[in-house]
Amino acid sequence: MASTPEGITEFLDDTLLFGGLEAEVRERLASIALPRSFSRGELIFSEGDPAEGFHLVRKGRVKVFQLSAEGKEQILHVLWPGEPFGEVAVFAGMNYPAYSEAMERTETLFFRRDAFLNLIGSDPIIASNMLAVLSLRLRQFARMIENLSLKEVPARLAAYLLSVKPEDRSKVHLSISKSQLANLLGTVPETLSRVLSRFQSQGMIRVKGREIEILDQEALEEICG
Amino acid sequence: MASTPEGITEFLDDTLLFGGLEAEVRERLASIALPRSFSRGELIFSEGDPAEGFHLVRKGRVKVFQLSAEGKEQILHVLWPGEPFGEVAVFAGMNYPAYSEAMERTETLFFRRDAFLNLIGSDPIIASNMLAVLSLRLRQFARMIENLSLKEVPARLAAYLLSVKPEDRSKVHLSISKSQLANLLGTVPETLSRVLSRFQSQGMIRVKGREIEILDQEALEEICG
DNA sequence: CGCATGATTGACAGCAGTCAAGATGTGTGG
DNA sequence: CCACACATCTTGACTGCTGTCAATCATGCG
Repeated sequence: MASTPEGITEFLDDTLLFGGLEAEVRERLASIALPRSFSRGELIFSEGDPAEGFHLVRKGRVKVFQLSAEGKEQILHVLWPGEPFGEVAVFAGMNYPAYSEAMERTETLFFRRDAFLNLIGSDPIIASNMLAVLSLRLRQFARMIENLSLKEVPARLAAYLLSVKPEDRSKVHLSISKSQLANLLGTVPETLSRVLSRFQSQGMIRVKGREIEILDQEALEEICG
Repeated sequence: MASTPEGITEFLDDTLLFGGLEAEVRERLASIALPRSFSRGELIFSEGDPAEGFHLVRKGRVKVFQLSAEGKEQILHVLWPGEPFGEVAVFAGMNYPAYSEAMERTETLFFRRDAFLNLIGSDPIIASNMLAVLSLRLRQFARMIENLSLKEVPARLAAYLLSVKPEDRSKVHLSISKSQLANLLGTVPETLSRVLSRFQSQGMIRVKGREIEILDQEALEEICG
């Protein structure tokens, strides 16, 4: 079909949300998917914008965040290829509850609410997958709330480092800048910088730019409680 | 049917989750619902418990919360009759991600995961309603994260007061104790007490036990940003 | 009436945010 | 290849919110 760009159905099958669907359904999904692209730093939607659908990241990275009255941002999550965002607005409320911005050159597929809701009726697996995705997000959010209210910055940092640490290696590569990491952890760059250097002076980690080497995993686990 | 206690189907129709279903489906839901009851202060499930299903509050009130290493609790939400909890564990992961406790004498209906997942396939409305419920929760959590990371305690309190304020009246009745409210707002009773008395001395509210009268709504709105 | 729970108040300390300046790193254009 | 502009990161000094500890006071229930 001329209206479905190359490789969309294959891409969809690789995602958690649309994996394992029957070919015919995937074909229909592809036919309602609208390709969009954004340049680095471009705002995709703002809090309060009327929501006509949701996005699926195809290439690049997107951050979803909230802004305080003073302009400080709190990152809710960073989305990678294969992950959806803005989907909450499809099922509840008419407006996006947060901001989203492309962190680099990004391509997405946009699904219009009405077209998508139609499709969801045709294959219960879609709804089921979406339930799983939303449930995972709720878990992430719950953990975030726990970290913000019950843990101090060092504990949040330790938890983050351990969560992104590969199983077998001790080297961690930060996929976002330290400023952005600070916003994700609910703090400011200055504080993050101080904690990082304290960890380093205590011999728990070694920091070189965006590369962080875990030297004492047990100490980090101790700190994060 | 002998196995479905009185009034269950009627009760289900009043809930957001199971309202608007066909009578036959509601009948089947009622037939797999297991009535349970808990006394005040009783733990319903703990973080990490294997999750075999979820609850729907029938009478009473339940709090869902997390505990820090030092024993401080952060309330994620307080559930009233008609609201489900523990449902996230049905769709993602095998364990409950938090604690839940009856705040007073409470009765619930328990739905076993496998039986419920079977039913969900038979009526897409159930999945659709569940998506709406999860989406609403995600919005609540996102707002909670915003409040915790971007607002100070006075702003969180102001936001809470305004959120529970009835449209037409200025009297607010706290449905939970001030200690519990402190935990919900991510602070401690001492701090909450201080902020309440400061608001009062500034003439913004009047506090009498659990009754709080909003005297200057605009000032509160100003504070919550 | 007495105990248990919750609420308040005071004194104190410390984590972390703000402001400001300097250092480091990165990318671009000459 | 270098130099400059810009963003990011780091460091220092300082302030203040808020948590902790402790004691007192109110409330409600048996």
